[in-house]
Amino acid sequence: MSEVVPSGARPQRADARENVRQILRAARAVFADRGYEVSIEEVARRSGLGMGTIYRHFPNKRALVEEVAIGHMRETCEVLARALAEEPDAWSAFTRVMRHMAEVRSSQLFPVSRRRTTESGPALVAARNALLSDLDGLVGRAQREGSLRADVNTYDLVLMMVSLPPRIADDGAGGGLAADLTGRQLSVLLDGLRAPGAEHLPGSAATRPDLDEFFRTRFGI
Amino acid sequence: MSEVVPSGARPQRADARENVRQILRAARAVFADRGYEVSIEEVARRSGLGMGTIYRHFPNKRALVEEVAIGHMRETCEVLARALAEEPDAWSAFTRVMRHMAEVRSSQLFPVSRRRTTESGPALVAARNALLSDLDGLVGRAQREGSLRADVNTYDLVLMMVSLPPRIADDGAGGGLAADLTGRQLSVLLDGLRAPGAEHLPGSAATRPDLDEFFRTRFGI
DNA sequence: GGCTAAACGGAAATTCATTTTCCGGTACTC
DNA sequence: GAGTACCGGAAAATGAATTTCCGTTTAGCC
Repeated sequence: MSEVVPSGARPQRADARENVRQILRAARAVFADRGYEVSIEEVARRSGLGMGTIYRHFPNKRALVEEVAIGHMRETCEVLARALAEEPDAWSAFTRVMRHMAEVRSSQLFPVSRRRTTESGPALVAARNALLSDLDGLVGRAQREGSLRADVNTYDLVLMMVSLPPRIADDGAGGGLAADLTGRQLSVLLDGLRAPGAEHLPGSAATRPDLDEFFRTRFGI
Repeated sequence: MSEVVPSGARPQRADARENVRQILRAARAVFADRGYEVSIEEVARRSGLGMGTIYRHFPNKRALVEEVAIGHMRETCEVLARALAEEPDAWSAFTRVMRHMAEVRSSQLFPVSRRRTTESGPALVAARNALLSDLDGLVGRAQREGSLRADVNTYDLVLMMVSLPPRIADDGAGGGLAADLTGRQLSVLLDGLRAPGAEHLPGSAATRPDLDEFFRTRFGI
């Protein structure tokens, strides 16, 4: 909701602009920790603002979620480009990107809500496709390099990242896990992803329809 | 709900007994496919019976879920014992058990429902502890054998199994994934679990409180 | 075949966590 | 200091599920 200022209207007040940033920051954190199902009230609590304030800046929950998701996807594309430029080999770049994706987990690629499905906005769709395309390039490189096992594809990998358990970090209100589940599981997966791979992967690789269906079923697109 | 017949009362009608079996069979299938959050209506549809019939045999949804969960846990214990007796080494037994757990996925270990948390019944708690204890034995063997990496423990493994994506099989009503996500991801994990493990697992292993907290947060115990 | 208690089906009532609205009160900005 | 923007959070609206209820159907027994 980067709030397009209607021409002629007075610009947004400084504190309000800061609050929007605050809301997005809190939303990112909460979503990464507990998933997109958390209530707006939780986001409000974490941001230190009221629920009314969130609704003043975002027309509804979905809009907030999309905003966060789009931010994550664009950021991941940047991380990917940087990794490709800086890392010595494709495998290092690959692990760096996977680690980043795990960090934000299902915040990747889509929204959300068990409410009746709504179409994703065009910006989200665009960001999603861009990310998928970039990932595809990275995966191809790593496989040609011989470091990433050949019997997985980009969709498989995305689905793995999205299925990682949430961080469940301590939110200050007690609770939270001592162990970094996400990180541990990711590390095990990465070991398993190194070529050639001893286990025979059953069936055939995931497809784009699989990816879409998974998100639809799991999160309501 | 194996319906204790009150002494002196007439025994349960044959068709009713068959229906209970039918309900449990359908519930298992639906839960494994889509997770415990599916509505009772979905279970009813799959079983070919009406919702009223389900409620005639189970006081509420939680009771049904616990029944299914307990069944899975006991069954897993049996599979484990058999694997240990029949397989030539601990690793083979280990993978066999993991595959079985993946099959029923989160149907393991606990219930459910986003409704306000309720305590698990004593039968469930007992089955859960028995399974955890048996798994511990298996994990220890595999690690002493040198085939399972040493830096994971039983809780880590259980959490991995529970985090696997649901099967999302075709339920006849269209939908369903072409790829066997669960199986593919499990295979990658198993490769990653072989000793010694190249990646360094971050942090320390999961603990029992972590396991409990995870289930509480994720499923409402 | 006919009777009766059991069992079934599924529409309707209830629940309940969340989302979303609203408006009296605050506090930036000029 | 005035005039808006903006904020907070209680309360209303929502909506997906669960659970109840009762008219119908059917198994079990004579």
